Amino acid sequence: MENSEVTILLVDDEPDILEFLGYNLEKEGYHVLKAKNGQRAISMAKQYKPQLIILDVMMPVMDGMEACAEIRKIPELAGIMIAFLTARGEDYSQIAGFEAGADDYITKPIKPPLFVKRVQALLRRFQNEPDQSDIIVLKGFTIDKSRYIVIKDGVDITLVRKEFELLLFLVSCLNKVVTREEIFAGVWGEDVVVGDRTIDVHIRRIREKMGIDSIKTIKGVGYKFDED
Amino acid sequence: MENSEVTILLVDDEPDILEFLGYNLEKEGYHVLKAKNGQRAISMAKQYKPQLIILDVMMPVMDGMEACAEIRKIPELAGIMIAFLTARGEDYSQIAGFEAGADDYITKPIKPPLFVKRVQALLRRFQNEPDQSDIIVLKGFTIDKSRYIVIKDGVDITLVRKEFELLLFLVSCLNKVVTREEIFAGVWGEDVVVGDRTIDVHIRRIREKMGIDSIKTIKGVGYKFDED
DNA sequence: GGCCACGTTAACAAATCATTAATTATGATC
DNA sequence: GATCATAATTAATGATTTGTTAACGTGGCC
Repeated sequence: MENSEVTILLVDDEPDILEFLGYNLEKEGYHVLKAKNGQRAISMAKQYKPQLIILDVMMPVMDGMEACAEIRKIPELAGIMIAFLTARGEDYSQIAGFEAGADDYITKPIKPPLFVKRVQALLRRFQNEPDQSDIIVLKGFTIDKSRYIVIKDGVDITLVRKEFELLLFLVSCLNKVVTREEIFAGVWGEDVVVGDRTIDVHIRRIREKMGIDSIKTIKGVGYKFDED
Repeated sequence: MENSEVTILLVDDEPDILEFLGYNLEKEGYHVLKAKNGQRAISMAKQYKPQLIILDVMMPVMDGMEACAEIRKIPELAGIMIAFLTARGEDYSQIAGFEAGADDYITKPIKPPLFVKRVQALLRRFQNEPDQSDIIVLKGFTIDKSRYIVIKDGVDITLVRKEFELLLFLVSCLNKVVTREEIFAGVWGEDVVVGDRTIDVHIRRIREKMGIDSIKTIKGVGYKFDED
């Protein structure tokens, strides 16, 4: 993601600090919004949906903690990142205890290179896009190899190892029929010998857990994963 | 850290003050460098990487604020401490100074014992203060790499070394399944050989101490740290 | 109906992990 | 450098999960 696509909302009651932080972030190409208290921050957040909000803890009208709690209650702003600005010395562990809603803490005084690094790290971590090569997107669902799960309708489905490997194998031959022999060779390995019903049982469990009929049986031949 | 390992860069346009401050710091065993303006300070800072820079605010050629701002822009000097020397009364500049990235203010006139104490306190802070980049904030808790502790609900949880390293490793692959082999390679090192149950035991302790179920077991595959 | 191929279920065995305690390293302190 | 406390690992046992099988059910087809 380009920095220019990232919007950051800065919230502080001191114009100087807004200016200072804004300058450093804009220099990196981020799109920066500014608000001078928690209330304004919330309305701006609703309107512009920033990726990250940097909130000063100490503010008049509505302080950072309050604002954070409010923002966390708003469903449309779910997934937004919030970082607190705190004065050095206020033990962040105490703050962490008050409010688990924050994603990060940045202490004043602010040192620009570190500040920018921190923001970058935050954005990177939360975008945390899994490696594309580990993800297979099908019509109705997504297979994430790195997390060993299948996601269907936003719900995580956990398959156990053999089930997962079998599914992967079928999907790797999308729309093609694979024989039982090929399945054995691909999932179990050439030399392993297991009974004939073993595949059936695994297929069944996959169909059950995933609630799909994408795995078609071709009688006398084998199985096929159909992408409708 | 021995004082003799600590380098302090003094920056002032008045040789008398340089002399005076330098004498007092050297008496304590610190290694002292001197510069007579901001420009020279920056080049010396790059060359010698002092732990602390004491900058007079008022200087010809390049004043303290400017110099500070410049230094803060240099990535290799990130983490360096900067203290300003200001005349008593001009504390309006403190705000501007903190924004520029200062860590402390020392007001003139200077009284040697107080000055030295102040420097010591600063350096102590420098040594103890966790580097921002050493803190990882997750959903429910905070990991402080520099202190080897985890903070959850405001309570410090102490993990011993291997536990901590293992946790860090899992967190570094957030949401991804890591195999036992990968864990061994990442935490123990390729060549070290330990039994299979060792990981289990450490995982158990982490789960126990932290009271979490974020560490999921994927049987036959490995472990996964799930955020949420 | 009888045969065949696959589906289904539950029960079993095997693999894998969890737990606990005991043992061995490690490192700090005097 | 001996001693002690702590940490890391192993060993032994128990619990769970997973993979497989067996036994039976179903439906199509000659």
